[in-house]
Amino acid sequence: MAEKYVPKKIEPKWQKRWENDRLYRSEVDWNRPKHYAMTMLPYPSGDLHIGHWFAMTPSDARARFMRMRGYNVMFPIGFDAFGLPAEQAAISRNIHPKTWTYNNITRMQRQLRSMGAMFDWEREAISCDPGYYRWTEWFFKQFFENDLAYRGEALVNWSPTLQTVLANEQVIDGKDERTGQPVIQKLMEQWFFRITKYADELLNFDNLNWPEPIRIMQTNWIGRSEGAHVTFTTEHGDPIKVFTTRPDTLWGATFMVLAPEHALVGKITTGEQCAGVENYVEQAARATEIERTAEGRDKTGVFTGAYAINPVNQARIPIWIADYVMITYGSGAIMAVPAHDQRDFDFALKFGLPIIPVIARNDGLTRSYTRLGAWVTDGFTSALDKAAIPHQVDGSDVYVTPDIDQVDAYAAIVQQYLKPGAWTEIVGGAWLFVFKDAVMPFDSLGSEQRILERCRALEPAVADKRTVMEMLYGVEWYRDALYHDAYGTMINSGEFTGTPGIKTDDNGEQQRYAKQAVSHWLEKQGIGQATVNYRLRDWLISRQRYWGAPIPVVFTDGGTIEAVPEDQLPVELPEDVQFMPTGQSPLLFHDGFLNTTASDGSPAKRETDTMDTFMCSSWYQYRYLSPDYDQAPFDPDEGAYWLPVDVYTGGAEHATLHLLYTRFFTKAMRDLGVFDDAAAIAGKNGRNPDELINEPMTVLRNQGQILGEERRGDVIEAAGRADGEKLFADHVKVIDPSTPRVNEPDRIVGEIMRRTEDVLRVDTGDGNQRTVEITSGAVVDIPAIPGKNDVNQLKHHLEIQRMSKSKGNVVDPDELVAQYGADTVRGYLMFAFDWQKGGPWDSQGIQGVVRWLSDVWGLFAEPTADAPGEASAVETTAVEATGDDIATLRRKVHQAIKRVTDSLETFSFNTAIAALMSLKNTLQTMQQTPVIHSDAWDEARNIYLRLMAPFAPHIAEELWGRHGYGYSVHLQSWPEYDEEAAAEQTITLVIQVNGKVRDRIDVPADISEEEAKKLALESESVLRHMSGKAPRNVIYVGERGMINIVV
RNA sequence: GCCGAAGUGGCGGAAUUGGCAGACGCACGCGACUCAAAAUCGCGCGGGGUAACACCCAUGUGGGUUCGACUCCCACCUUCGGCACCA
Repeated sequence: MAEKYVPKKIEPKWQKRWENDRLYRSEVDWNRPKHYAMTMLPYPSGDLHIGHWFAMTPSDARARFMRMRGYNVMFPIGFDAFGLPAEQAAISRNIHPKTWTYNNITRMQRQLRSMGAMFDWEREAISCDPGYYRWTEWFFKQFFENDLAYRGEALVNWSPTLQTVLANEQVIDGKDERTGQPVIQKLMEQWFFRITKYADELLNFDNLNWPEPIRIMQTNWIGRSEGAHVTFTTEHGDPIKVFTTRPDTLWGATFMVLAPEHALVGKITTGEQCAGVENYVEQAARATEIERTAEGRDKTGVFTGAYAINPVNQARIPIWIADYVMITYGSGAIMAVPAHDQRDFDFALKFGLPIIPVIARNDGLTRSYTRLGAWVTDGFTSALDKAAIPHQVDGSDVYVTPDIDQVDAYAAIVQQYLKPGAWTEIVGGAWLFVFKDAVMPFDSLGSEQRILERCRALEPAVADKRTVMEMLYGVEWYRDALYHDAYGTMINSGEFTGTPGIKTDDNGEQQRYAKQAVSHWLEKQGIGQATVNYRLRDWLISRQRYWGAPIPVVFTDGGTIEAVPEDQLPVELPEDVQFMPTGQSPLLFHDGFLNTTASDGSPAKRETDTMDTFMCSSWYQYRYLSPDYDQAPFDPDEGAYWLPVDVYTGGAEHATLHLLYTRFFTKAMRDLGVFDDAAAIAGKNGRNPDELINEPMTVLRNQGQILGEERRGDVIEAAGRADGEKLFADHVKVIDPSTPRVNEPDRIVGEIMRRTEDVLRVDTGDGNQRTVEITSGAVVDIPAIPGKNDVNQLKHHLEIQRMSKSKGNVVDPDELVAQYGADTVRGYLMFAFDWQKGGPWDSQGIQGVVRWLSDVWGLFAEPTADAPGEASAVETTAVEATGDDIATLRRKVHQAIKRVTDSLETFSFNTAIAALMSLKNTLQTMQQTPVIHSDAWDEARNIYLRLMAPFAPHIAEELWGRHGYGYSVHLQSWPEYDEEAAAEQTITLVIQVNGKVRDRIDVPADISEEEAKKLALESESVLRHMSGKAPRNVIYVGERGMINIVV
């Protein structure tokens, strides 16, 4: 027998040889097309995770595929090596961040090499190397000198736990996304990058092949909204600028709200409101983001005592402050239009502020309520019937829903039947109050007062209502007709009344007409102008940390800020630092670092903040081009050839962080001329330079996440002393899982769901969980584990969830490689999951890949001619292979080429491997036939190894060499697909009757339509199902080999 | 609440984008080999139904479009991800 497949014997050997031969070294070659493939660089946390393998090895397979297809492929690797964990290790374990980081990098380099990936290690970039962060600092300096970096005071997210600020993108639900610790709002001087300058350009994804969900997330994150700035004025002449997306609702602005932090708050607050306002402002400042949102929907706020004048109708409206208005968006002040904005509506209702509708409903929903006997006399409903006005009667309650054009007729009927001292109202599609002697429209602050006075006088039950809307809100049936936010026709809006909300223009496009019309008018009046606002805020890059790239500026004694001269870059991090238990940055206390001189020689202090690590990873794709280059961030000769990144792979969690930042970075670099030299060289070589410089990565694909495996907990029988719900067990035994569950006070049979030390939670199968505490002298008996057992050997249930050390569900790739070999681990990761989706790990499933590779090994390692083994079953020497067999073999091989190729193109690694397994099955069957003496057999095996080389590079190389094909399989070209060879000679014609399959017949592939139809109509089964009826229609789908007969 | 993705055998997943649902695997069952087990090999494997066919049901649920729907449209349910007073 031939030797067995032992990955350990071949994998390290080839890894060493490939590296020694610089097999994967990528060099500029203008005669070949380039392909820059890149996976997101890892953070050196200590050990490579199975997630890294899942991200990187399929990407490697695809890079290898592109290389075999003739591309000059660059597939680099590096480390995102600055960041907080290193500093936390320093504080808690007294290891220097640099030592910790480089130790981890060394370990991870070895682990990365065990993947057998085609990384070009000569391009490795490590962001905490001074040679790297020199250029990170250089970029800061360029940004600073070109007004893309600025120092500003802003309300920032401060983490008291980490003693640093965080970017908006790093704060989720008011908590730090990494530690889950709460974040508070704090006013601080910080460094910002002007990413908002590029907001509009970042919304443009033309020519980017990125997943739609990522584009949507970025679009939402940027949050562009079109509207207008309008300037209101206080009674005392202070202007208050507001932003609104609905200038068409201006006439409905019945109050204003300022953010508690708004600059004008102190100035306008009147004496008697002072105490309340100060109190509220202070409370708002103290609240963390969580508290602010945890309060839920209930609005809070206080009146300032001041009034503003609505510039469109001169209405005098109160000014409030409330924390639902944020200082960070727009101008930190709003005009409130409670009739058409949900938040303003809630606020107005709670605080009794007037609500005046100024936009007509699009759905026409109109309602009116009255009471028979109490408010209207008999005969009312028959009058409604006569006028065909829709209504429903429930006891004495009458619910009327008139059409818009019936409103006047309805009002007249109401008046006729109304009892003295009563009224009713019409809401929604029209706003009318019908009294015996008058019909009063509800259309302005003035009419609000008049209606309210009258109703209060008539009806004691509404005497305490502060507004008309509050009164109407008391009728539950009215509630959903009181507020809407549709783009309807303007009403109650002076000369604009009647302006339609939406108009279709000459191109058939729907335009928000009223909005535009009012915006124009505002501009002409000089009280406002059309504006665009963004949710996106400038990128805060300061971190009050040690382990990051220093911000290369100094503060002079004169109070100015100077960038460090280029020839003094990088500002290096001092290594002799003391870490504080408080978590404060040691740079604050390092005199040698702090004290320096300004350009004129006068004393100056260094900036002690360092840069957000997303800064380092925003440009690493450029550093990979030439990690040792010291004239510029990258060598323009390399950039001209390799840029941009063709395929970028990584996790979707970076949608609005890294991926937005790196796009911004590239655009900023372009505008600063950083790409000029490279672009010129590209142009000289006949490439369009624009391709290089607008976007960093052309194609983006996200892999999913590998989750922990589900595990059943041990089923135990526990007996002992019961104490209420709890059982103190002195005997615990692991038993067969199929044993029926028992839940008696002193005896339990069930599955261990959780275990904390010696306390178990046991699922007793009757919907209950009991607590079992194992007493100190208890006997623990686990039959499967010989010897004396203890509590720690009991297995508890594991649910499917993210892997983490604390949950005990981590899969260690090193162990898997030791057990199965890298090729198997690669193959399994690619085969078992939809790569873009991920899923829970399954430790059994890997057997499929183990068998695949050992079958392939058997198929090749076995010499065919004189094998005494399986092959001897066939009388091989005597018989010639038939032409049919050869054709079949070649057909299967070429069909596989197509399937593997198509799958790799679309990142469908699982179907690519399925195709390879399938072809392996065919080859195994064919191995039993004389076809093994044909050239076609040799060709098949040669192609097989080339097809599998991207997935399982080591075994492919080994078998390739053993077959005398030379070195290396990874220098071979991808097999050519021969369509003719792949074509089927016979096909199975599927015959349906009324869409249901009734027969299948084998026919020649080139059968004519007439012939196929004829055969179909002759089929016995088909005739039976047609039950004598004539076909009404026969649909023939030639390319699918299908006929549908409709009767 | 808003935005996005997904829902297919016991499990992971296929299905050329409207044309034979369940490829390729895992697990499982039966058989062979073995003293035995593992490994390996052969057969089976969505549910119902039948002696066996036939046939019926089946891609989260309910409708619709179509000769034909896992695929398209409408409504709903569930799970996961993102955002969350953004004026």
